[in-house]
Amino acid sequence: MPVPPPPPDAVARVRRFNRAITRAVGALNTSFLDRGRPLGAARVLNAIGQGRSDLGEIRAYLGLDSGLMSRLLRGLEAEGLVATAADAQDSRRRVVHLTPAGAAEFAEYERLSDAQAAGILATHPDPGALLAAMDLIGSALGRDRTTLEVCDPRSPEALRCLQAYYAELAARLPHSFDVSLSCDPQAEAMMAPHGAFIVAMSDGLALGCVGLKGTDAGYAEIKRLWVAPAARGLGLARRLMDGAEAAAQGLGIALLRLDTNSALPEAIALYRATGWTEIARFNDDPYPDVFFEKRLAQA
Amino acid sequence: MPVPPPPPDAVARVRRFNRAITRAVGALNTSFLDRGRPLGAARVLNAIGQGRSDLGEIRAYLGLDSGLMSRLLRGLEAEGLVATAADAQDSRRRVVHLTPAGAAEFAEYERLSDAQAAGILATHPDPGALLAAMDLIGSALGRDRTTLEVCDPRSPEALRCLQAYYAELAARLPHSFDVSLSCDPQAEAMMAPHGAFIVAMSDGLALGCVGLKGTDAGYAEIKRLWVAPAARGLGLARRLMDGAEAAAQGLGIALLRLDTNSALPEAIALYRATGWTEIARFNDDPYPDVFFEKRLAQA
DNA sequence: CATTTTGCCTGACTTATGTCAGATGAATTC
DNA sequence: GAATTCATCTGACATAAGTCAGGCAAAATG
Repeated sequence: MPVPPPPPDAVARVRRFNRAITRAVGALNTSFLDRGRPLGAARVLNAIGQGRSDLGEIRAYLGLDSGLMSRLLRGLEAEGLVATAADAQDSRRRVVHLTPAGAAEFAEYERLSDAQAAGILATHPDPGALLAAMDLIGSALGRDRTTLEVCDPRSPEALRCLQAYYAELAARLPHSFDVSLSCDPQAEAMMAPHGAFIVAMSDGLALGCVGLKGTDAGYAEIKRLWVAPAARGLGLARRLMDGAEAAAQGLGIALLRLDTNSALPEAIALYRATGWTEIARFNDDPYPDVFFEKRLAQA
Repeated sequence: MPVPPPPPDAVARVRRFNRAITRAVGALNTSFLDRGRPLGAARVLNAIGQGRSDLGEIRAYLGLDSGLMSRLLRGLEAEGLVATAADAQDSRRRVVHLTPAGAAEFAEYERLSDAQAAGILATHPDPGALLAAMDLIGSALGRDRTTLEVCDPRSPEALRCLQAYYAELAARLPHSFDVSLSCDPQAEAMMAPHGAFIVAMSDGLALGCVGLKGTDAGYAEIKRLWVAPAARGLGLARRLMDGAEAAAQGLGIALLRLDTNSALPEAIALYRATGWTEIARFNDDPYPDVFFEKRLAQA
């Protein structure tokens, strides 16, 4: 794709954006202080509320020193918001959980955050455009924090991706697209031990997916490769494909195949660039018209 | 305009954006710390570098306590970066300026900021889309910090607005638009004491403009009302018009007129809603086809 | 079993930031 | 010209946040 050169005021505009968000983040933080707790303690409480229970994990996530972490935790314990216990498997480790009072306090922080988010949207004339802009920037900034996660293809994140994937296929393929026609595999074929379904998560938002569907014909198929428009060009499709290949190797699969459509040139270019070779039609699905194969090195 | 309802995951997406930018701001701040100075001192240095010299003004801008401000300033003085002196008019006040060493240090911070901004742009596949998203979000977040400023219509900010204004007219008007044809007034007519040119500034970016052009026919004309696409729907056009009216009253002008084109329905709706009455054609400019007038209360 | 490693805790310390009550000296007001 | 107001400075505190050196007990390693 031809990338237009950035306009002369580009750097000034980015810096203006930086100033604006620095202020917004400051406002966000001070609003958290209204609950009478220092920011560090509030962050720990929120990490626990999000389901993180392993102390070391929380420390790594928040980037805290073990001494500081210990003290913050003790403060929350003194407030009666959290309780700690030794890990059942390894009693050097400690696990933390919210007490009922802590859960209530966490809910209060969540309410605050939600209200702030809703407030930003409510005062804007075009929330859809604002959200799209936020997704784009969030994806760009959170690029190296985007993680691949194996999950159930029927999970909410997976369904969000698949829905967007089908909507896009319908818009881009010349003939109208009907999901039920395209031989839709059962979810089990895309879960261990037959296959896998991988979602790219960025700060809680699913940005892309790929399915590895096991067959009983000596190969597995790559299906449903999709990347959110806001995250395109960031190399996510390649990461997803790498993840799918690694999953296949982990399952002892030696041969991969996929079918695609010539109306999706970006996808085809990616396959060609990553070691796939074009082969003859291997199924009678009416929609695909290009077919690829890749042999994997044994794990 | 019909506004589509926000999607069900809207709040989650805003919160994801918040998380992403909170991290980005943190990274930004820690990078400033690499110059071995606490953030507070760096902020004061930057405020001075931006041309603020009055101590009280800097304190208000940064929201600092007078004691803290004093100490930070003393630290910068000890480093040899700034020098203070009593104000010439009022020797209770103090004015600050950068020493050569301070100017060099400030330039270094600027270089850092520019490099970071350029870095974000450079790694993105579509810098134009990223900038548009940043402008949109910056405008939404900086909404209540957008200020109206009277300036020379030949200043860089004004020219940026006017250029965008003409480009848009060319795109929206049915016949091709040529600036030189539309009787282009001299800049003097849009400056005191004849008129005014007002620019809406948001964190250093010009988001809109309006010109008040004095004539010798007993009225002044509103010209070149423009709002950046990223800032539309936020009520900026109305604020600019209010500003122009206030400027007119300040200049003792009692009658305002304007011409516009029926291809710009948003503008026409605004005029109707703010006390303007449609009148007969009052000039022979070929482009406009709708004409308005408004009588002002005497200041 | 002895040694080392690991995960967490504690105490002692530092730095950054913020707050508050005067002190100081220069305008301003009466 | 005395009293008041104002802008800034100083000293005395307070709190948040972070660092570092050990300490302790459980787990892993030999």
